[in-house]
Amino acid sequence: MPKKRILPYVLLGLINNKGKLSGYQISQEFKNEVGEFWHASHSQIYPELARMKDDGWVKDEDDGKSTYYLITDNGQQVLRSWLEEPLSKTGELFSLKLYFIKDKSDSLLKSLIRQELEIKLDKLTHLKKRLKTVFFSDKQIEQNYGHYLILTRAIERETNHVKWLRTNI
Amino acid sequence: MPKKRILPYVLLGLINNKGKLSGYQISQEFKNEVGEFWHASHSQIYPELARMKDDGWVKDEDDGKSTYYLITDNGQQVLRSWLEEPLSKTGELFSLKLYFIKDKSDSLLKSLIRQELEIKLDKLTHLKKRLKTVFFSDKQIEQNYGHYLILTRAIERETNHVKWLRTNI
DNA sequence: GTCAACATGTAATAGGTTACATGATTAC
DNA sequence: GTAATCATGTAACCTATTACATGTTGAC
Repeated sequence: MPKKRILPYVLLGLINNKGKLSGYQISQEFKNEVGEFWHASHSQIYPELARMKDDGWVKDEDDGKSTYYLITDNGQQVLRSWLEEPLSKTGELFSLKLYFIKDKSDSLLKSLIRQELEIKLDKLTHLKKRLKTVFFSDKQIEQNYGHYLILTRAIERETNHVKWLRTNI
Repeated sequence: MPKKRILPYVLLGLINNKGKLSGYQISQEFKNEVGEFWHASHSQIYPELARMKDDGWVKDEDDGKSTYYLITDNGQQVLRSWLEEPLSKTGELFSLKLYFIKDKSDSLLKSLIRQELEIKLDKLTHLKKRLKTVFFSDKQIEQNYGHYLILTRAIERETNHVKWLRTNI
């Protein structure tokens, strides 16, 4: 299967978050928090918006200065079903999807956190196993100190993340 | 300027860490910790190794079953000067470079941690400012709850990271 | 008036993935 | 013997970046 494209959903999510956005404004949005999880240059954004309009995901509204894009009912459904797709272990889409959830009481919020928790608990188990098997002696630590640091740091980081997920479930 | 290629340095770093590796073994390595920071498929690895051999960064050693690659003195220098390039704010190469430092007493270790600390302190300041400006009222939080969560989580995460960097300096 | 920022678009290129191919070895 | 894994390589395709291009608006 071809690799799943994320960009159109990101644009859809951004437009949905803000109500309406121009291509230029979207490119500026990537300088903010969402830029931590996804990025796109204007040369990608404009053609993508045109495609999305063709597909009926968005409609445009021109004020003579900028072309703004608004999400359609169809687009809402498309965004929603993308958000509802289960998180894959490799995808790293948790934060991105979270960013697109506006309402605190949206049931998807808890669902995403639960999914992420399960994935991260597995990962934590795996990392701890790796630490034991790879660094079974002080000699291993000394000879691959950088690797040792990032592995122990990863365990700390994931432990903190799991703790946060648990308090927000 | 064209975007800086990372892949050859990653292959060089992996070969340097392990002594010698075949193309196949390198592709397997990406299933381990280093895969968190970089990935390459075998169709990228084999041609890249051939180029690196042409450039004199590595030499090969065939046992009839696999072709193993070993780093040359030239390759050592190339790897070292890449590791010594200052970290860029956007690059996210800290963990990757750390992974390639074998010796605990290598002065580069402290240097990398110091650089990362500076970058992350700036980022933390920026995130805290964003929190104040974007979420100045409860209404903003309620209407963009996902965004609020990832922003507050990012502040927590970076705070922890800074703490870790400080204890490892 | 000119420099930065706003605003949109296309073309060339690089980087990376999936698919296509092939053959050897090992475990069952 | 046959399925999984080892092992390497190329071709086609897609994505995304940089460069090229152009015009407007607002600040100083």
